[in-house]
Amino acid sequence: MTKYQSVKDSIIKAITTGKYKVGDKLPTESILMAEYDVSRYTIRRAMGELENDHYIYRIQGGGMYVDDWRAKQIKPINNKMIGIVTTHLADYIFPSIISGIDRAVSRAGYALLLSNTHNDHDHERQSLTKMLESNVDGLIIEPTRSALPNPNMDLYKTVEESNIPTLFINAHYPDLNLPYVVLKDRNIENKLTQMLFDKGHQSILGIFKVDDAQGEERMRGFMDAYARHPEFSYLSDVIMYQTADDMGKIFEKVARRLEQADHPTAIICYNDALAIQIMDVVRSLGMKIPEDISVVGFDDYQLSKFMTPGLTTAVHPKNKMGVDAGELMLKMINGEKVSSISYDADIIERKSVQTLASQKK
Amino acid sequence: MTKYQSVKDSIIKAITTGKYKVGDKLPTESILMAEYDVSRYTIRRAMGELENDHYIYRIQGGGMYVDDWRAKQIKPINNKMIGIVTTHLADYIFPSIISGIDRAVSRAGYALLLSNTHNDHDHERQSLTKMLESNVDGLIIEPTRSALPNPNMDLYKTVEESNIPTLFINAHYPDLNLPYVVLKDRNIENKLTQMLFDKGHQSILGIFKVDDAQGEERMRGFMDAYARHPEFSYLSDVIMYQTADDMGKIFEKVARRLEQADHPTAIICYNDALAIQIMDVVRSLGMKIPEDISVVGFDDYQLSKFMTPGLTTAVHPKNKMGVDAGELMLKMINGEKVSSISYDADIIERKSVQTLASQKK
DNA sequence: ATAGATAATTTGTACGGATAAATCAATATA
DNA sequence: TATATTGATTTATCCGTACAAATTATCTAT
Repeated sequence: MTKYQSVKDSIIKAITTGKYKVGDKLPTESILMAEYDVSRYTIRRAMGELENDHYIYRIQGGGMYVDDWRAKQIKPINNKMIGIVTTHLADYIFPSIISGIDRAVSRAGYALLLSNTHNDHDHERQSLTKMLESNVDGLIIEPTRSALPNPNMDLYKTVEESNIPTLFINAHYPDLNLPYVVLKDRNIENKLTQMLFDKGHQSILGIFKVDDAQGEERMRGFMDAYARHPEFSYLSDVIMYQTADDMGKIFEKVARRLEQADHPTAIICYNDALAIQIMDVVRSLGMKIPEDISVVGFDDYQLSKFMTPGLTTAVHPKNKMGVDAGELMLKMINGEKVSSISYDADIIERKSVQTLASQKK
Repeated sequence: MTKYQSVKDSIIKAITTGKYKVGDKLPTESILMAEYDVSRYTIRRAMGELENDHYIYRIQGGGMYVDDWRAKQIKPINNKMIGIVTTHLADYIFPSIISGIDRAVSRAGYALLLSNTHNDHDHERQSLTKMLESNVDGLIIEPTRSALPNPNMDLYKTVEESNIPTLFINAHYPDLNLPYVVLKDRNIENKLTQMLFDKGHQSILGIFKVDDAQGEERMRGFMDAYARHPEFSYLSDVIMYQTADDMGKIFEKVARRLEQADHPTAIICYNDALAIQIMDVVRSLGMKIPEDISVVGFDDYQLSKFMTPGLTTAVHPKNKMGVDAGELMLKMINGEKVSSISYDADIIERKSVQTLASQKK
């Protein structure tokens, strides 16, 4: 233990125990020299380090004062954080996903840093920048408008090169060689459509959001199903929309389709959130679900079973997706190699789909 | 410009321009003394500061070497973050609150660092420690088991003294002089109880969680209402429970109360989540809601209106609470003085409450 | 040729002294 | 009363010196 160190320790103790309070003037160098019986060098060396550590500040000619050491003490220690960038935060299926991630990673002591893109590329850029600056230990990202060319691809490349463990959920960019956890949207929508065929529906209107990969895939699945039935594939009908569209106009368009004499017997929707709105549109035309028209959603939103009639849909494994993503992330942080996950999904049949008379035996 | 500073600058330049590369040995002190024609003190002072700034490292007896200054130069930039500590993350009313906070603070460029206490004091301690270490710019906290003595009060005191803007939601600790955004739980529960009185109910069972301040306040409100009616206050009945309790046993207790001949005509529940479970208990006894027994909740959970019958409840202004908390937080970060907010709440009457025959005219 | 002891080199701690620059309080001046 | 001056106090910079402690190079004995 050197002299300047014991002087330093002694004064730190006096400060932390409150003998010298924040703002107090400390004894002058000469007094300290006498007090500790050391040379001026030793005192200055000790006080210099204290100044470096923000315990004190010095004013030439003025004196030495106790600094606000409590505030400045907080060292930006690398805290365990996992960044999550999603298109929405607290709506729809996201609470379940985030809760699942939290369950998996909180066991290992990680907190979640959330940022919301509002499905907008500018916001996405801000979010990613923030995550990179925040020194997160891992990143779980839901791509924003993933079916469109992404202007933030440069940032994604930076992320990829930064060696921050990163994985995608719900959708992913094939350009990036990063793991992902997604649904087999195309397959599942195919199954949903086939289910309608089985119940005698041949004229089906599909309404799909086409600016994200999920919507695109689901639309492909819808078309795949028709492709297997060339005999009535001419009866298929599709309305596409994007995030920025005025939904009122989309609903107008749907209404016009339904008012025609040869209107579709079923509507298959991008997701449950849309389906619930479409049900309102249908009812506003005086049509009954499922007697006049059947409606199908996707995701099994929490409220879907409480609709009247209950909405037939495919079960998005929200919570499981979160937990799996969290566990994959921990493995990646741990340096292990991981592989992507694609879920199949069960269909839940409720009352919003009618079996057509011609099919009833 | 002092001598040691010009020495320092000169060597920094030599390092950053690549004259000395990472790992290179620097000239000895004696050589530098001759080179710059200064005393050893001046060289040592300059090199000492370079060591502090991670440009070089020194080995006693060995020499001075260029440090990996590029890597250590990147300072963990203090990114704009607001920490949120809640008892739950993605269930019940919390998504709405968090979404509201996000809406308010994301405009100012803040991201949310979430941590979940699972309503447990040990987790709460971890969460608070994490927040303090993470250099958050502000803290929004929902107290954990706020009606009990809090073993983490020392940490809360540290938080208070740390000058990190902090505010509480849903409940608060009177010991801490920090702003809060809460419901007038006592008042509102009082109104709910009075509403039941008005509909002819005099024998009401209240079921309250008593380890958090909200539950305690709501129970007080229930009792306040009875206190105004001494003529039938003997008919009041209360069951209390805590987070850790086995809810099966609580439901058993409730069932036994309901099986008695003079069972209550209404049950008033701590919140909607409990009320929904209680509705199941009631039905499992073969009793009908509201014909045999009325049920009242609190919070207006998203699913409550879809129950059959729809649950009568008080409207927790979840999203507004989040937005207000976020805006208060921004003001606090901005150094403005803020004052706490207490909300009144409207009652939503659905079908789970029966007007008793004796009251019908 | 290798291991161990020794010497030289290099950085770390410490002292004393000297001057410069900023601050502060008392005094003198307008 | 307000302002300017002065001198004392206090920290900042800088020099020279000495010895300690660690490392590195050299020498010596086996």
